[in-house]
Amino acid sequence: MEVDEAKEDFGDFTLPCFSLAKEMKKNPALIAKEIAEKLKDEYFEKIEAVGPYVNFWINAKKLAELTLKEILSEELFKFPKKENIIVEHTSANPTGPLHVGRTRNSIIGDSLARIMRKYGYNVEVQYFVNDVGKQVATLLWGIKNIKIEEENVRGDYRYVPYYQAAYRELEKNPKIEEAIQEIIWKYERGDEELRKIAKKYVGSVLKGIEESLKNINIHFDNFVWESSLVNKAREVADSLKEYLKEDNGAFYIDLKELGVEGKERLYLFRRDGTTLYPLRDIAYHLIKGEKARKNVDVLGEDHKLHFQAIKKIVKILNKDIELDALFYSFVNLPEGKMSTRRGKVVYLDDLLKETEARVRDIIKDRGYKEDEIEKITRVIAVGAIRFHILNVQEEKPMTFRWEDALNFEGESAPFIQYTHARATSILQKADWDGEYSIESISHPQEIKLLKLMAKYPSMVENAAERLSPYVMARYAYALASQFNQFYRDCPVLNSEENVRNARLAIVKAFKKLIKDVLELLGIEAPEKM
RNA sequence: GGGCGCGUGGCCUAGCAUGGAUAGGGCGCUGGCCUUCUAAGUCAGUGGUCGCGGGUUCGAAUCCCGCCGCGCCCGCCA
Repeated sequence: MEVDEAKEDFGDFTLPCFSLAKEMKKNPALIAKEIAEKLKDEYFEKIEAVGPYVNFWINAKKLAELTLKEILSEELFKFPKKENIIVEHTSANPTGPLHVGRTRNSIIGDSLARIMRKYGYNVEVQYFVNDVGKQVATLLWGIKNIKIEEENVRGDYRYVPYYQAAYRELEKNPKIEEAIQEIIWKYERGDEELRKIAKKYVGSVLKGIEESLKNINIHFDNFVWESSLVNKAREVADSLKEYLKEDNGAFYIDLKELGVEGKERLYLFRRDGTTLYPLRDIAYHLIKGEKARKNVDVLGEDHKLHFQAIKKIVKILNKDIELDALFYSFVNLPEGKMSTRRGKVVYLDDLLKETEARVRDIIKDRGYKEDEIEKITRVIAVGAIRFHILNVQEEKPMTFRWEDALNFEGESAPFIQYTHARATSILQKADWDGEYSIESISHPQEIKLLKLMAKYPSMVENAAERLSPYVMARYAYALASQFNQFYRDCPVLNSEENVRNARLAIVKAFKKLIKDVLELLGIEAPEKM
C-alpha cells in the first residue's frame, strides 16, 4: 500500500482508496472508513476517513521531541560518508569578464557542490580552462595584431577589448581565420612564445573571473588547463583507433554507430592534425575518472548533444566512470540574448555593484556602524543575487530584469536572512539555560514549523539525487515563511516560562537549520539586519 | 527538416520523476496591521481556458499521441 503526503488540513499522510475500491469492488469511502477504524499506531495521533481518503496525523509530540533533539545535537545534519565526486562548473572561456548568464552556471554549480558535500560526498570542484581553442586563439591574435589603448584595470576587463576587436576584424576579413588556425596549430605543439603570452593574458583574464566569483562566495579546488592534456588526448585517440574514421585527413567518430542521435559525426582531429575540443574533453573526463568515479558537469543547454556524445565515448574507454550533467537554460535580457562579443551583457561585477548600492540605500537610516555597513551590504547583496538565480528551476529559461533582481521582498534572500536575524535577536535577548519540555509544545504554528524542519534530510537527499539546488532554495523560502507565521502567532519572550523555554528551543533549532540551508546555497546568515 | 527542452492569472514562478481532495507562492495593484521578541514583516482583496486538440483512467497541470509558439543543438567552433 502506498501512502502519499497529504495536503494541508488533511493530515500529514493520506491513503486514497480508489484502487482498493476497484479491486474489492466496493465503495472507496466505505473502505476508507473500515481501514480508519481498524488502524491504530502510536506514531499517529489521529487516523480518520474523509470521503474516499484515510488521513493520518502524525504524533506531534513525538515528532517535536525527535526533531528538536536531532537539530540541537547536529544529528539531523549528518549523512553517511560517500565516495569521491568531481563537480565541474563555470569553465567559461577566459576571454573576458563573467556575465550574468555564465554566472547562472557558477551559482548552480557551487551550490550543487555544497549540497553534495553535505550529503556525504568527498567533493572536488574543478574549472576546465579552455586555453587551446579558437576563442583564446582569437584573443591572442587580437593582442598581437591590434593596437588598443589599454586601461589600467583588472585583466578580464583589460583584455576583452582585444577579443571583441578581433572578432570584428574577423567578420570583415575572413582571411584572418588562417592566422588564427596557425596560432592554434603552433600553440598545440607547444610553441614557447605563444605559451608564454597565453599564460600571461589568459591567466590574467582567469584571475579576474576567479576574483569576481570569490566575491559571491565561489571557490575552486582545481583549475585544469586544457593545454596540459594534449598528450593525454593523443593517448585517448590511440585507444579509440577502431572507431576512428578519416575524412580528407581529418578524423571523426560515427555517432550513429554509437546510437547517438541528432548528429552524425564527431570530429576529433582537424586536417592539420590538431586536436579538437571533443577529444580533449574526453581526455579530461578520463583523467577526472581516475580521481573520482562519480562526475557531475554543470553545463548550458547548448552542450546537451556534445555531452551525450562524449559520455558515450568515455563509457567505452572506462565503463566504471559515472558521468552526469546538470543542464541549465540561458539567462536572457529583456531585449534578447547576452553576448560578450557584441558587448550586450550585464557583467557579474556590475550586478554586484548595483545590488550593493541598492542595499546601502535601504540600510542608510538603520543605525549601522560605519564598519558594519560594508560587511552587511556584501552579505545581503550576494545573497540576493544567488537566490534570485537559484529560485528558478535550472532547466527553465530566465529573463534578467533589474527590477526583479533588486527586489528584496517576498521570495528573496533578504527575506530569508531577515528571519535568521529575527531568530538571533530573540535568542540574544533571552536569559535561558537551554532546558525545555516537550509537554509545553502545542501551538499549531509550533508544530507546523517543526514538521517542516523535520524534512531537512529528505530535502538534502532530494536535491543531491536530482542534482537540483533549486530544491534547497524552495525549502529555504518555505522555512523562512513558516517561521514568520510562528513569529506572528507565538510570542516567545513574554510567554509563561514553560512555553517560553519550549519556544526558545524551537527558535534556536530554526536558527541553526536555516543557517545551514542558506550555507548550502552559498548565502550567509547575518545576525542582525 | 531532425533531436532535445520550455509553455501555469498583467509579470515571475511551485507542483509534473511517483496521476488523486478547493492548482500553491511571489511581484504588481487596492485596502488594513508597528504602546508585545526587527514592518526587508504580516493580513485581506484583485486576478487562472494549467498553450491547443484528442486519448488512457473512477480521476490528468501531471501519463500517451498529434498540433502550435519559443529556446537550444545538428561546425575540421568550444
